[in-house]
Amino acid sequence: MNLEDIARKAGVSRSTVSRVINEEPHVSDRTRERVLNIIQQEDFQPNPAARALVTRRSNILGVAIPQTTNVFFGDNSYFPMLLQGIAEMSNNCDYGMLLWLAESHEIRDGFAQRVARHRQPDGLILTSVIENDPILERVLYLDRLFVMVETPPIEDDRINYVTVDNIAAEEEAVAYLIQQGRRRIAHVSGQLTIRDAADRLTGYMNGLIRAGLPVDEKLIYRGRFDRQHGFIGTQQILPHKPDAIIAGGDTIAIGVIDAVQKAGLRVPDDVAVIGFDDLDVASHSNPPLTTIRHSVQTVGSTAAQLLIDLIEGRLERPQRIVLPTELIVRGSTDPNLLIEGGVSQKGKQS
Amino acid sequence: MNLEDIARKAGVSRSTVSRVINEEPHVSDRTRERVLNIIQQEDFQPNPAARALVTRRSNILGVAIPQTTNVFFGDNSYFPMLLQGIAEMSNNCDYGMLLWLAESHEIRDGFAQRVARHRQPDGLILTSVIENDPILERVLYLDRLFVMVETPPIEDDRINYVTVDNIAAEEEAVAYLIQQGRRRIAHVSGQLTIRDAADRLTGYMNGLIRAGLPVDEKLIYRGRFDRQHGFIGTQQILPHKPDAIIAGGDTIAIGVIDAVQKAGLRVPDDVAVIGFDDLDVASHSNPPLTTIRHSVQTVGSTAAQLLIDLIEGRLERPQRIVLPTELIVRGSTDPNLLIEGGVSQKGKQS
DNA sequence: TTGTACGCGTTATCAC
DNA sequence: GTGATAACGCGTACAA
Repeated sequence: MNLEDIARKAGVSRSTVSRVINEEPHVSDRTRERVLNIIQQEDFQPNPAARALVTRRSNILGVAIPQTTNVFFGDNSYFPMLLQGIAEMSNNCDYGMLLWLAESHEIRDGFAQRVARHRQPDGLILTSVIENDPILERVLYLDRLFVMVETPPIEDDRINYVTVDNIAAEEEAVAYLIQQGRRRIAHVSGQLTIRDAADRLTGYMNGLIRAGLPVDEKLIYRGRFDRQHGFIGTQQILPHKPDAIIAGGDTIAIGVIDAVQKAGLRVPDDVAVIGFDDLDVASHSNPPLTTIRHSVQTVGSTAAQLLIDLIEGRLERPQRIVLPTELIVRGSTDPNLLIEGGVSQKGKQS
Repeated sequence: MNLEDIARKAGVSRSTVSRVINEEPHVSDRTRERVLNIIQQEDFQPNPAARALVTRRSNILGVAIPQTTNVFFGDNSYFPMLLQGIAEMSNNCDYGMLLWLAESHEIRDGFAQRVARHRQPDGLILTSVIENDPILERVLYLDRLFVMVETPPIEDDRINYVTVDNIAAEEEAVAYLIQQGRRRIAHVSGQLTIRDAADRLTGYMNGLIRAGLPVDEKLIYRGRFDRQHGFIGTQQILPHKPDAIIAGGDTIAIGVIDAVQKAGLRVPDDVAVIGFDDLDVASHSNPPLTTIRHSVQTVGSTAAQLLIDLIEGRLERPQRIVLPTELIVRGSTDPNLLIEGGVSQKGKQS
């Protein structure tokens, strides 16, 4: 079943059917209605390959997730949330979402090849790009249209991105902790090859400096975005008596809390903990985690929106979008917010 | 840059280039090499739309995830693992993966429309299909090629699926608990509209009957696949003095453990807990969760493999694949496995 | 407002 | 072993 068939049944020419489908103006209402009826009745959908061949557009967005397995499907809900945001916008704009996941032990270069060479998608959304990432080099070299999620590792006029103001957010977190009376504030970062992790560390340092506090290397652990590194990093930091630990991400923060508690210390009384992202785990942890919320879903949908606008020529590159963050205060920094849980806990013990 | 351009540079005809690209036999080695060189040098990839138009194949698999937002990106790593499995096989076979996620409050019928009408993919992988699911009706009506993950809600000769033997697995779990001396075994299920949940409940009942134990409705809670329902269900069951609770999934089990412990009871001493899936959370819970492992990733890759075989005509439908399960015993049922954690716990309290 | 004719880049079917 | 040539189904300039 194709345009020709529909045209025959409606007693018009193929072009008219095409015009109706593409909602072009110069078709009489009577004809339009007749054609639409047949289309509906036959449940007709134009052949996407034929359409793509002539329009040079597939209406597909590519999404590349180069993280190794455990980060993607482990205790981390970052990528699923991002995908949900992208999917939402794709649906609204009638785009499909083609997904590439790196395999567990795939070399980064092979993944870059796979993604960049596929010509199907009209544009790409790249996540977790690192310094000297071959995928970035390839898409730039092939001059493909793309949008990065997170801040890019290099400045380049051809790079569009959507990110949050990591530096300002961490500065705010430090200021908040100081105002709460904390002075020995530590930081456990994600892998610094990812720009967001580096920016958060920078923001942390800025915050200290701005408050006239020293930056103590012993209170800094450069780790990775997972629970385990949060745990290990905290174990290394605890001997130096921190009274607060800022984690580069919520997943890290869960490991931090775990390590603090396993060391026989209390959160937040002895050590306050702040995360980043406001993932699902943040509100479910014990105590609930103070964190910096930035809607990962909004980042995803914004990136998709931006990419579609670029594809359809409504915007010129480079586009740089910085979304706002918000400090969400919960029990891991403020004992007053623990009243409910705390009472029942104490009640049980006594 | 297209076939014609390559042909000109190589001094051959378009057809020959096509033959080289598609690895057809009747090309002389010299010509082949010359053409391959040019292709590599120009970094040429054939236009997928043109190819799809004539072969009637896009080399794309569609994956539909109709769950509401929170189930997908909440504390549940089931879908990411499944995707990873599908992606792995897709990559190996040179297929792309087109993903549809239902939006948070999208009506099921709208989602079914979106998925079934898109003609891009050569075949579909359907997850979480429920009874009377419009998506199932639609793909059957449109006679689309698809593979279901999980056992289908109805018997139909056109339905291919990959699943695990839920019934046998739960029977084994019950037998194990009985052998451990448990007698009042309860069950908290996922939504029974999903066949897997229903089968697990059936397996639980079978296990009891087989052992000559009564099936007590008071020890059964029909819930949903999330932590919250595990918690609530357990609260309803606890007054009836269970000594073991089998959860329909690991996420549910986490809620179960939480409720048991909040009620002042010990796991596993007072109440043993068994999950299903062996998700990441299972080994990280406290105590670590005894669970029924079935490799979600393998289910995904098997489904993709099966679908590709069907697409390429190597298999006839219906294909029904049942993958094995394995009972993983951890601390939530066996106190002996708690020595390490248990000691430190007790050490702290005394 | 509608119809005609051509081109998009590839594969498939013939000849040679 | 290689090269013309006809599809595939659609969009679109141009003619009517």
